[in-house]
Amino acid sequence: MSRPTDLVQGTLDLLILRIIALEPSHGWAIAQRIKQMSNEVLQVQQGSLYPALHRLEQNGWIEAEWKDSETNRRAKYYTLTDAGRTRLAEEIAQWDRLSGAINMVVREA
Amino acid sequence: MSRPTDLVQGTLDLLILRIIALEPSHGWAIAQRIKQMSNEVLQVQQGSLYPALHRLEQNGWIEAEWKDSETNRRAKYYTLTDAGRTRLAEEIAQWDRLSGAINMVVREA
DNA sequence: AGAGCTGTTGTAGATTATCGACATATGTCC
DNA sequence: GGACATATGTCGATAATCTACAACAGCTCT
Repeated sequence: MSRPTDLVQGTLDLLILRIIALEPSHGWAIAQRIKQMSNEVLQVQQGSLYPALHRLEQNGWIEAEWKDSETNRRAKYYTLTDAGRTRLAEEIAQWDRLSGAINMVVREA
Repeated sequence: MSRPTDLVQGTLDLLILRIIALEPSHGWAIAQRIKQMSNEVLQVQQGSLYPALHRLEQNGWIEAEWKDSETNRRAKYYTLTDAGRTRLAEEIAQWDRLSGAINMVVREA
């Protein structure tokens, strides 16, 4: 955490999967949603977003479909696969484990 | 968080500063302490540990002094500087901000 | 018709943190 | 003398994210 980053490294997949689990949507909207739900704290740059989505798709955790967005432009809508749902649960468990462990070190007497 | 890592990327400085703040000690002992306080969840590899210590020292956040360890071997004991104490507070604040934000996304309805 | 803004997807290169593997030395115990 | 735990360190690889760029499509205003 040398310089204020926009994300905690390694948590982007978790965030994206979580947002899609709440409601399937397209990349740009996912980034917006993360920002909004985190109270403007978390910001996903495009250079991180799209590679991450392709990565998740290649792993079979999400699936894409071209549709028209609310603003009438073409957009790729992503939905979770079954494997993706499993993966999300794992990511959450991992996050709880690690962040909990850090909090122990930071807060323990 | 693709593959189970031993750390959350970006939190190593925080962990090290925190341990030294609790009690000045040498590198190897710091790694042990992190592992033990985190219930074996967090593991710092030597390839991460020593570069991190040198980084922190160069930034003026910690200072080194050669002494004999409890087991009678030469060891570099690190202590926090004033700047290091300030830095630790910043790191904690940053961690709380970011981890809190992630929890919002993960846990929000 | 054109300018400019917002939405939308994408890629390339640089940066940086951590890891894995290796190298080296010393004190203790058998 | 040998094995083992303690202790510090470096090097190269890997992977995640960022910055900066490119492109295009609707919408609105003039």
